[in-house]
Amino acid sequence: MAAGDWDLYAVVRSCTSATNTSTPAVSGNYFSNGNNDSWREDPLACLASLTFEEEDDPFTFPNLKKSGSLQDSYEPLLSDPTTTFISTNRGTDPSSSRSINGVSSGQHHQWQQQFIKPLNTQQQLKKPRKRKNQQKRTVCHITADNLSSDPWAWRKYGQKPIKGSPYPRNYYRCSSSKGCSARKQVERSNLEPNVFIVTYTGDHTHPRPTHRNSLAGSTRNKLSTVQRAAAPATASCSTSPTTVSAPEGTAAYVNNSAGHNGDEDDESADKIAPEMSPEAVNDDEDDLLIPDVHVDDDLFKGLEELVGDAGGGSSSSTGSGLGNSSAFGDKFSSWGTGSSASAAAGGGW
DNA sequence: CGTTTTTGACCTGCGC
DNA sequence: GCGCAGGTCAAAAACG
Repeated sequence: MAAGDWDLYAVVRSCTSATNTSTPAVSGNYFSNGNNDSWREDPLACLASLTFEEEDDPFTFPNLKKSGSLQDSYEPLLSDPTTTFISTNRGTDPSSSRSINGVSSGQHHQWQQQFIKPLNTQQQLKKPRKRKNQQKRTVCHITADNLSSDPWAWRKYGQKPIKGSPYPRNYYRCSSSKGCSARKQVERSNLEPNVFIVTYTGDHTHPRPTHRNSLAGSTRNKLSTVQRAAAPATASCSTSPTTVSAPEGTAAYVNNSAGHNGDEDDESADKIAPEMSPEAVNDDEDDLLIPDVHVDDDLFKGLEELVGDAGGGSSSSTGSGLGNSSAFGDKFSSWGTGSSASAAAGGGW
């Protein structure tokens, strides 16, 4: 049951917080309508807002401006190898489309340069089955490092084991606004455990929240702790349950990246490695790499504190409402191990 | 008290 | 038309 949980937040957030290199910046304005700057400041924003439309605009977020902003915003990110965005129109299977970034640390460099392209979903992702939902969706491959950086507040509404993947897929919906149709799917790449596949669907109908609505119920420390114990894999990551948050896991994520989770984690990584090679990537083709995300120093500080706690294990996320700390790590870890079991066991799900 | 997470059940799309 | 798999809903539980 609980095995496979981990937060999007964490995932997304990682993008920002995780950045080792770091440049802090986030403060809160992801969604500055039309403000390119915001993106620069916070890479996460990119993630959050990045949406590629099937045909037309790559950016569906209402507030965001299309073209110009994208590139601008991405530029900073482009330098970061860890994150990859794939725009898909229809049914893409995240899992099938593999991005490269997450790959083992050593390989990042190669790819970075090579794969910054837009991706054609259908071509790249060949799936036996088409997606039911052929909405515009943005697929983003994020390494554990970057996993958590999403300015938006997401609420988990479902989890399901995915056939062919040991890891369950988590479904999140934007909780910032009731009417918001934005959704997010987070899935761990079976091939590359270090890589998380985040698929964004729908547009946000509201500006990016600076703070979470409420922390209540957001974090379940107990679980996380438990899960942690159980879960090895990305254990280093910190988890934060819910919503958004702060950059908690900076440190944790860093560890992952640094630690080369992939190696540790899995076998699959090894297997995958070949696939991940640039060539493979080419096949898939268009992946956008989004590089480092920058975070505010303040955030980092805050995170560090959080992380510190998180490292301990149970702290909950509080801070700015945004910050969750270790949720991801915990959850991820759970995925790594328990998830498969749980997923399967869950059955229902 | 309000929000989120968990999780079984249900619904829908797709392939055969 | 049937079965499978993915995606969503909703009730209960948990957390701050």
